[in-house]
Amino acid sequence: MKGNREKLEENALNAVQVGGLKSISFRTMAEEIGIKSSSVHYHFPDKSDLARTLIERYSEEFFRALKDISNKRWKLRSKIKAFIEIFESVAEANKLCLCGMLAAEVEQLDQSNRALLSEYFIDTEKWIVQLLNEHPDEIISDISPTALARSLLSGLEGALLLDRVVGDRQRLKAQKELYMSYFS
Amino acid sequence: MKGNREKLEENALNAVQVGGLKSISFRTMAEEIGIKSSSVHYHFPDKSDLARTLIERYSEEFFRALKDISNKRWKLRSKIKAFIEIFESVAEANKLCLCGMLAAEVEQLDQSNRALLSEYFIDTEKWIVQLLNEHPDEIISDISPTALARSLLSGLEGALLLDRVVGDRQRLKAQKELYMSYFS
DNA sequence: TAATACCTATCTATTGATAGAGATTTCGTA
DNA sequence: TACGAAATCTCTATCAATAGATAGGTATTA
Repeated sequence: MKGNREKLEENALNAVQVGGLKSISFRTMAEEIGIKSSSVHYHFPDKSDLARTLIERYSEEFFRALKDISNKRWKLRSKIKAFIEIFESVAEANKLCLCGMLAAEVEQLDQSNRALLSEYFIDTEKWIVQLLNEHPDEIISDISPTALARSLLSGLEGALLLDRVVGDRQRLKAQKELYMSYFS
Repeated sequence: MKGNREKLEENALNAVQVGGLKSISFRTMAEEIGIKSSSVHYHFPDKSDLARTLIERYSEEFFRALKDISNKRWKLRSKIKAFIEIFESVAEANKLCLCGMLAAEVEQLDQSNRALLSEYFIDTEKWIVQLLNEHPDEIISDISPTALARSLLSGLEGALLLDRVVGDRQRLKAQKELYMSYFS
């Protein structure tokens, strides 16, 4: 069975992806699983600690998924498609990427959490660049892999943000259309 | 000289673009210009009213700038460049687009403000589509104007978000490079 | 006098955080 | 195996700070 710490993490991760770090409180977290707020502080001394835990947990899972994609024996376009589909599954839950959401709240984060956020974006871009470099002959473009990686990631983060407000998936779809046209 | 209402709006707009709607309070707004929080409520009955004012103010100014671009006798690529440069000037101030920031906080907004946000994004996309349709011969791409407009806007919003965290302008630069390659 | 714009004073709710006391479980050692 | 200490987890109770919001009074100006 699932421990309370595990439940707290899962609920908080979801809630932050929906409403941001400022939208949750130790009390609401506690009430959702039927304990007291002081018990939540036992697991997460303060909000900074909670944020760190969530970023690390989210990043771990995310990069594990990226590794799974890299390891496949697929064409580049299939790998990029699988990458984009990670974001589509986030959109289906009416959420943002955790790090995209926290990026909006970056002014409320301490330096160490800002560094973790930055790392998440940089490492994701690096992963894309490496992917592109492994399939140089499947790229139909003069744009540098780095620029392609950077615009792809920020494009997907932005699409999540806007689609949720507009209430459709048109921007993610557009990004998919646009970036798939770069690969044979 | 500037009235207090004007000062409040300007300060709040800036503060929200930096830290989000939940980062400001009626008290902090009041203190910044040396009045009491109850006086702020005189101008803005509640936070929803304040948010509406800010979105309307920001949208007005933004679409005025877009109109100025449309009216120029420029090539398409110059107009797109000018459009992207609006976002660059936002990035220089270490801010987000107001509507991009509020998009992250959309769960905390009421229906009417959500509608205003959605309108901002949709209308901006429409403006880009119209621009593209006015210069069909200057587009080097098979991608539909609509998809191009949607991915450009969400790409720029995402770039603002990520660049601020990473602490450079590389994603905006990448978006610029990528999208400029679509126009002759 | 009526509208505008600000004030004092106050309320209720929520928040992050802490101290210190139980309860339960784990585990090394007699 | 039994015992006691230590670790783990939760509780009650309570702070101080911050928040949005309102009632009713005051000053200034049209």
